[in-house]
Amino acid sequence: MRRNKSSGRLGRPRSFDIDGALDRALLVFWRKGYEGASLSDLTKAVGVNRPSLYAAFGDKEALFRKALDRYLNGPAAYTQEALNEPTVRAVIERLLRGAADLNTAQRNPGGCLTVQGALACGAAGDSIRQELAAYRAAGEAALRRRFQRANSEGDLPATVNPAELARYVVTIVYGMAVQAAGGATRDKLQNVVEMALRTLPL
Amino acid sequence: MRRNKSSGRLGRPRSFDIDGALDRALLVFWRKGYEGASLSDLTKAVGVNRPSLYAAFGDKEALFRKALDRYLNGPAAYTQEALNEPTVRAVIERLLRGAADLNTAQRNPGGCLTVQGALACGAAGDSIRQELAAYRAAGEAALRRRFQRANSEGDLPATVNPAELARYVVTIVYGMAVQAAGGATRDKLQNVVEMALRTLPL
DNA sequence: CAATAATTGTACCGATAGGTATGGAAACCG
DNA sequence: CGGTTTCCATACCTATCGGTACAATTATTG
Repeated sequence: MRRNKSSGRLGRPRSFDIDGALDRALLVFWRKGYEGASLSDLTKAVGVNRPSLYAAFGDKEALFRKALDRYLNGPAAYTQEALNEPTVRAVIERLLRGAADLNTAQRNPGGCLTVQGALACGAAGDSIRQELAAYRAAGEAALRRRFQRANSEGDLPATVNPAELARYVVTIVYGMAVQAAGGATRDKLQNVVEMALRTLPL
Repeated sequence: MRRNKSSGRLGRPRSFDIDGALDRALLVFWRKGYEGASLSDLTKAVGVNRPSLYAAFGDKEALFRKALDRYLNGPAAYTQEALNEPTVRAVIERLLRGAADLNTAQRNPGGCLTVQGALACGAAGDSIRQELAAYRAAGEAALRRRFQRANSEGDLPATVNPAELARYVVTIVYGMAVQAAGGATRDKLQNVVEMALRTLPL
């Protein structure tokens, strides 16, 4: 239980990088979904044996949650930043353009992990399915609160319901994720973004 | 190989109804996706033993395709009918309202089979994944052709690109499917429909 | 150097996946 | 009725699933 001076750990040091392993596991989950990604897929992609994965991250569910964290704080971090944009229009524009970019980034699988990670699945993935649904709902709620704030600041026409606008925007974002999962290219998603921005009710 | 007079078949007649079995299998695929639906799930839901399922429908992939046919010609048939509406606006309205209804029908699982049936999955489901993506692309193409026709008929503002409008509309439809898969209620989806209709670029 | 602590690779676990062989049951025919 | 054809039910197949026991390995500590 004691720590040593240099690395702070006793015994044989881990031979792989935790964050690098999570990045590689993330790509597998992203491409195949939670249930579709087998332990063999994951160990092969990470380049680490099965017991090492378990020792480092826990079971498959725990590994997915850690990969999801890495996704949310990495490639998908723009969703948080978008809320800090000064105007409603800027918030929406940032969200939509960010989605078009993320969903079609060349080095990533197409689509969005929070959508295709576990949209419909068997009992083994139900917990993850619910967690992703809850995350999506939380994102929509955050956007709604941002629009409510804008409403009280006069940055939203009185005719626009903040909750409905938030739901509308995230619906387009989810639809873009489905398009990208089906192979839609970036310019096609950008067309969608342009049309959505052109027709916003504000 | 001979046929008899009454039923047209020789030997012991099948003890279950083909279409009824497909309907029950469809519900399982709809709720759990192609990969998430196990043969045990399917036989239990259909009320038929495994060899009977195989004799009647072939393997799991063939069963899914037949259930998909039934879905497309049954609950999802409105997507074909919508194309016959007289105006672009009526076509879109029919599509969006139909999606809101289908995705949240009480007797069905939430969401849309063509979206959540196999959005991201492992190798075993890759063929189905591609087939669903192709189906979605074909639906978008049909809508695009409908809008192109409207364009030549003067039913579409010259500022609106038919292909982009079609992509935009199906993106919203897909987004609604994701919302419904996550538990969104019908009235929430209808809010989305209203906002989309209110802001159409035509 | 020995002692200790952690990770590593191999080999395995029970459970379940999709799919099938087989023999008896049930309906039709002449 | 016997004969034929088809379907149903049990029981089983191999492959793979997620997960782990165990012992060898590799480092740090004293």
